[in-house]
Amino acid sequence: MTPPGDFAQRLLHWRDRHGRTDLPWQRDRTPYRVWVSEIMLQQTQVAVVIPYFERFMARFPGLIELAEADLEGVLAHWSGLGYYARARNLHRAAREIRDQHGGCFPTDLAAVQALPGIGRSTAGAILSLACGQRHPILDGNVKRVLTRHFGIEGWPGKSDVLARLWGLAEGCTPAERVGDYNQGMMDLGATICTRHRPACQDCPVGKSCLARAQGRQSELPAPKPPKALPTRATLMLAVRNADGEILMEQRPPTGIWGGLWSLPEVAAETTPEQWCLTHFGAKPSQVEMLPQRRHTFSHYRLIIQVAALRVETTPNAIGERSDLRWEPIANAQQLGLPAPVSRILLEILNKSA
DNA sequence: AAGTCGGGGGG
DNA sequence: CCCCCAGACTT
Repeated sequence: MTPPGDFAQRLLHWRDRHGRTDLPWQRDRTPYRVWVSEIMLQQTQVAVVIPYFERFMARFPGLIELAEADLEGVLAHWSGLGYYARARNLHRAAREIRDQHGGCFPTDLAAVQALPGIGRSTAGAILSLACGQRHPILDGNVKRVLTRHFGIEGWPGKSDVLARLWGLAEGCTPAERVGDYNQGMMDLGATICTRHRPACQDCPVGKSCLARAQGRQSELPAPKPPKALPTRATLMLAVRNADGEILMEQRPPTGIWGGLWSLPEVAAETTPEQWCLTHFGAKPSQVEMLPQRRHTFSHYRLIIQVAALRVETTPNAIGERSDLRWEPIANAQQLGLPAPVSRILLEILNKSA
């Protein structure tokens, strides 16, 4: 299982000719920019990240601006990207760096990995890409390249398989040009050693690839063992008043959509009329049940039922609850919204216009 | 070791 | 419809 001695050299030579050099975070490769890009790119495809990265950098050009910002604004710039704990951790880490590292991004691997939201692979990526330090990375691209090249069996999410992959990643990493090597491995996985129909004839390390030799490219890496998705249901209330405002509710800081603004949710057994009686002391003047919609997460399927309500009175409890707010419908898109809620509000806005 | 945490791309 | 993507964190 020892890597061929010229593995890294072949990869570096290929990257010099065919690697990606025009991605936004590849110009002005400061630790801050590389860090933000690596966090956004966790479990998220490059093409999706690019516009988010540009908007984020325009608003938070440096670490200090991010640390000084409030979490709400950071979440608003993350809205639609998913995995919102990434944004919360990014914001927390920026303040840690400001307060405990003198505002300078740490250059010690253990110190970087100790920051919230940064694990071993992301720490290695930042320090190799931005600082040239010799650390391996193990993202989805590298896992795919290594499992195929060395014929590693088993799902890479299993700890023993993962440990073997880290050993291979370490063993393949060259002493020089580590940033280019790591970037080259990701380039290779993204453009040649793709999930479907890899372009093995163009691969710089194809001659020593075990999966290619055995024609097993489609079998490696082994897929995640399937499990049945549970289904949950929720009833969201789109409560509008006579001033063209809609009632928004901020979600708890942790859990699904943590810290984002959403629509008030009630248990599926509760009727909108009951909810209005409790919160407004009066029944709604209109109730319209919108068509059900479904939203699928990695671990469950959510059936969303929206009740569109109109009320003529002011809720008697809103003054005591900072997590409830009347918002002009047209302004709601400026808040940090979950993607399905954003679509619901756009639909309501279009229908009323 | 398994579960939690989003949303979209592409087959 | 499906699985996967520049993973990390909690239990």
